[in-house]
Amino acid sequence: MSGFPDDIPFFDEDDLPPRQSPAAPAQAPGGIAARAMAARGPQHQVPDYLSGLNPEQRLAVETTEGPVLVLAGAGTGKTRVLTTRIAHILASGRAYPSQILAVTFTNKAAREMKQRIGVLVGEAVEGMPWLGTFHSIGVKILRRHAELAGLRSDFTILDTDDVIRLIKQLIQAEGLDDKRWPARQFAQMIDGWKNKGLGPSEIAEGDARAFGNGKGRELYRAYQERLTTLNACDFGDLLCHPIRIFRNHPDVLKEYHRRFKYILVDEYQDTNTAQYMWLRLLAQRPSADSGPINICCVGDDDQSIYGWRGAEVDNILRFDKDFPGATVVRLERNYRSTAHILGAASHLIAHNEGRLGKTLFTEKPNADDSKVMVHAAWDSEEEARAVGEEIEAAQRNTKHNLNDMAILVRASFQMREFEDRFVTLGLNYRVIGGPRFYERQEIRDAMAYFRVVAQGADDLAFERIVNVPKRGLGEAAIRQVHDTSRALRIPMLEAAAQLAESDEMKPKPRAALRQVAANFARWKELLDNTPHTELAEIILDESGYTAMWKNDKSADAPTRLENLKELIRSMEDYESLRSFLEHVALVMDAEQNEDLDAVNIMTLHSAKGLEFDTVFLPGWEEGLFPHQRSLDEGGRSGLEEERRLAYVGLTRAKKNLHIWFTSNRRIHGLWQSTLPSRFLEELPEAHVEVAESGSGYGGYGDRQSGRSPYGASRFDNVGSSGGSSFSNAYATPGWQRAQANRTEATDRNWGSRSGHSVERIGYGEVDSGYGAGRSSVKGRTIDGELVAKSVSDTPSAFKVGNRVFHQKFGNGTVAAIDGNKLTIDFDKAGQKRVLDGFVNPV
DNA sequence: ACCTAGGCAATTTTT
DNA sequence: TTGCCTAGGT
Repeated sequence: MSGFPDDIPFFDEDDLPPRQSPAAPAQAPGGIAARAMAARGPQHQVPDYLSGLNPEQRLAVETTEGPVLVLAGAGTGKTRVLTTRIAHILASGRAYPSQILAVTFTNKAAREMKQRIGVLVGEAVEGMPWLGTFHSIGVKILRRHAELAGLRSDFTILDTDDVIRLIKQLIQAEGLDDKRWPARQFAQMIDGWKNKGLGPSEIAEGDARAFGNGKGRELYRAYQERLTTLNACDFGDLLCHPIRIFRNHPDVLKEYHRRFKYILVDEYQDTNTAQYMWLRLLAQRPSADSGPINICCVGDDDQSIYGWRGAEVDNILRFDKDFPGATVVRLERNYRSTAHILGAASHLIAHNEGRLGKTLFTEKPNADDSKVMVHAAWDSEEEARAVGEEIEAAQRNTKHNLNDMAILVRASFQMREFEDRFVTLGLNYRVIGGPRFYERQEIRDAMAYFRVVAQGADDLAFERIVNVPKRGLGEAAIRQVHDTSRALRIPMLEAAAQLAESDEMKPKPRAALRQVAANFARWKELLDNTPHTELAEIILDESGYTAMWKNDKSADAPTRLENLKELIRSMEDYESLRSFLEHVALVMDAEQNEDLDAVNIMTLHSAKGLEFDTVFLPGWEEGLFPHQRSLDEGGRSGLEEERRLAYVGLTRAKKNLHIWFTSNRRIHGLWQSTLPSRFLEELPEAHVEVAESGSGYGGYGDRQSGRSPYGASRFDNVGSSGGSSFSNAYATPGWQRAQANRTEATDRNWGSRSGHSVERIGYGEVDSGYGAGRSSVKGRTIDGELVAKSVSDTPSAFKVGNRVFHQKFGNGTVAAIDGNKLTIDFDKAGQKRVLDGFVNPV
């Protein structure tokens, strides 16, 4: 066994507290639970940690035995239920902390849970060794039984970067063209297979054939073999290996069955098939072994937004079939948002099919609350400017903290414009979920050095840094090391040491290799008797890595040196080099500075689970949100996932919610005309107000009529009192102009109005350019379902020198033509590149 | 062995 | 438009 510092020995059955019936909790056993019990006071029937719960929450907490599914809508106290439930299990003496398995998806969620249980139960959470992410718990299990997966317990965890480099080598080794068969793509395929728990021999023939001239299966197999020789595994293996171990070694599984009396799962709607299998194996013990399956899954099907990375909403939808007799608790009382915000969100999400169905409600009166505001902007620049102004106004007039405001975007490229704007305004902002500390080049390089010292078989790390800093070891030299390593079946580091002593190599690289090998040998000796931070400094120093950046004159060199210092500093928090490496592999994020008052900017995805007083949702345009690519790849279910994403966005807001859309947006350098998102039409008029923006729409011909070209919107009487028509809901001039714009754009792209005879075909009909490649593949979609795809390579009708008019830029002269892309010298706006569909001849 | 210009592709992200 | 990667040059 591995003997890791946090390794907790298994209890024997005798050590366990007596099983108690939920109805009559007996005397708590000693230790933690007793302290928690004491906290509730002797005479009260209801412990105070339960008293603040509403009836549903309380049911979810107190139904400790048997399978429980908690459908927790946004802002209904999900985490509270989860943490209180654990506290309750502990306090009532049902289990020791080490007998509870509690899994989350993110480290952040795990941290928060630990902290909140700590508050409830006292400082005793240290004793909850099995509260963590799927992956961190997976590592823990795998370290214990590594040999059953063909690994040593000091195996390395590879990150995506390592994996891609490794796969690239394998593709080349197979004699395949690595341009035609990109490693990144295959890495994604492997990831997909592992998400489903499939090994090389279990994947579908078709999938296996689809890559690398039919060599997909061989490649996958070679990949796994390579991982084994490297004594390494990827993220997927952290789940797949334990699954296989559990399946093949019932005795091992039985140990865990005996150990875990209670299982809790957070964000159940995000579980993929592998995680589901893992949970089933742990939860479904043979009945002879123990009592009921005490599994409690908490989730919200309406917030399932990770289908694209393998999450199966179906897991939550069929929970009661998997666990017959499950208690299902719905949490629908929302404590976060105003009635307007909830009304808008509920109405929107009601357009999805296949939901378990929840209706959020609040008891807050809505008299003073403002409605959800929908704003129109001319282009993304104006959008950023206007949002900036609103933020400043809120800060001035209502002394609103910037920390309480957030801008949630669909795609990260949208962030730039806001950042630019805020920089010029001098407005503090922070980007959440941007590039991460441990992903920086200098940090990865340093880590690669450490990895080789800690685990000499880590060839990927070795290869990364053999020639960093430059030591004159080029492709030829590295190939030689590689070949020797293969031939003798030894790690590259060892191969390098041997080559350095033989005369198979030219003198220069040979000397360099000898130096490298000698260094690593020396560092390795220091590993056990030198404080690890000190060792780290020695390594970076003696390897010449620090010197490399000191000699670098580029602008970011000082920052990199600073980052390296920060890296060493952060190592102090860990006991050993090894535990530090593990932390970094699993916890890629670094803490954010919360002290500064700053506006938060992030994607909708990373906003899940957060809340803000004021939320801005820019970019609600067809093609961007819902994203064209989701529609193309996911069809109807893709659209529904986008809608859930919109729902997540709406429900982040506590008090104020502002949605924006623009008429023009620059995508990949091209200006394109855009249409308001269909999601806007799915908002209920009762809770929404269309704001008139000052500058918004001007400058081009007025279209009369707010008539929707597609007939009445299909939703507007869902749940609202009257059968009010679409045009009533958005009868303001700005909206009408937006509609007019939509009509115009539609006409522009499809030539004539006659195509509109088909019922409501207008949705997403326009090729907005997203996802349409250079060859201009136009996708026609109805409600997200792809109905037709056609390639149009029609050369542009324009000629160089033609005078044209563009909505945004005015008059200009065509300067160059590239397919359907025109370069135009505008009289006022200068030279721009636009799609030919967006200009008209003058 | 190292450096630099053009080609190419561009959601969402955790671990 | 930007950023990344690769090929081809020095």
